[in-house]
Amino acid sequence: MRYDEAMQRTDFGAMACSIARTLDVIGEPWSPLILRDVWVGMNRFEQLQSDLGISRKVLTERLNHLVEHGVLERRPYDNRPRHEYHLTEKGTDLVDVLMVMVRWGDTWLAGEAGPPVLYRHHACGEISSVDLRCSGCGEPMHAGDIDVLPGPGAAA
Amino acid sequence: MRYDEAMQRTDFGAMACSIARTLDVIGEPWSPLILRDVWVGMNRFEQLQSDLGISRKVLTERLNHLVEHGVLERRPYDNRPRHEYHLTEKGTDLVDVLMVMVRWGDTWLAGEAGPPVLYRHHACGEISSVDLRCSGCGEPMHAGDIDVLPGPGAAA
DNA sequence: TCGCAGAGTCTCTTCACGGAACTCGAAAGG
DNA sequence: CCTTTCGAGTTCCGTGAAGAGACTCTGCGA
Repeated sequence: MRYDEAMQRTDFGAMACSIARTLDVIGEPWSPLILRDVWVGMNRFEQLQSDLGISRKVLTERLNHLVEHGVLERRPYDNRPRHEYHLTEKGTDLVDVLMVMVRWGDTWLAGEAGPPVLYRHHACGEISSVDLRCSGCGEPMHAGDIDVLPGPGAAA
Repeated sequence: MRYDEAMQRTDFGAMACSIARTLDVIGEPWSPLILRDVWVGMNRFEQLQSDLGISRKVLTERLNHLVEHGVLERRPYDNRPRHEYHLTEKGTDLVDVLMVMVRWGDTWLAGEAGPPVLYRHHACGEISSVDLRCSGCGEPMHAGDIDVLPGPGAAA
């Protein structure tokens, strides 16, 4: 088993589980927050570092890890060794996970003060939040609404 | 700033961000996988330990943390010091996050073998996956479809 | 040529994870 | 009645990762 240099210890990437594999990419501390910041337009190392208060060493490690996994891309600017980080398509897709985290945090952890941020949906112009629906029939789809069956990529 | 005993280092829970607060609850290594296992019916300590291959010490810490945060509840059984862990309503709601992780992992990381598990939706009986929709208008809602605005609980 | 700013590297300390052995309490078994 | 078993942790130790901050390197701009 090959060990990636940035890993907690156990190799989640090798497990036959999409949750574990996803955690292998963004399961380390700070990674989701880095993604959030890049999403809302913080694209440079210094911005990220000072906004998050993360150690420069760890930020470097996380950015490299995310770039290696194709979630972020490093783009030069200004004709000198300057880079910006941007979401790839794969990374943009990952923001879905963040949006659902936001919903849960807003619902269960925000308390009196209310949610720290609001989302305005372009299509309808309303302040709203995300909702999980079945990609087939369009009805709500949550933990209790499904059966989990072994798929083609199941472990032996 | 009070430090919880089970924490990476930086106190995500104190940040004015629902992602960070959510990470404070399930951001530690293994927590999402523990949730997954409890969700699919692994409710006892020994089951979880042997299924995940997690250290018993860490499993104890995680379970306590999740119980403290009201995501799991500890239920006695068998009239002796035996416990089972079950999802609370708050915890069941968190599974939404896992379902979206699964979708991303299935799409981007599953490779040739295909997804390790499949979901059958009770409402329609079809094998399908989750889709993010606007809770207002019902149209798709992803990273690029929204504006992010400061909310009532924003930082000073 | 000096200084500066962005983007990292290096080093050191502290703490958390992994692994394995040990404990504890209730029932079952001889 | 004494011992074993089993579930559910607890304790201990060694290593590796996070945090903090100082240092480096590169190319421009004054």
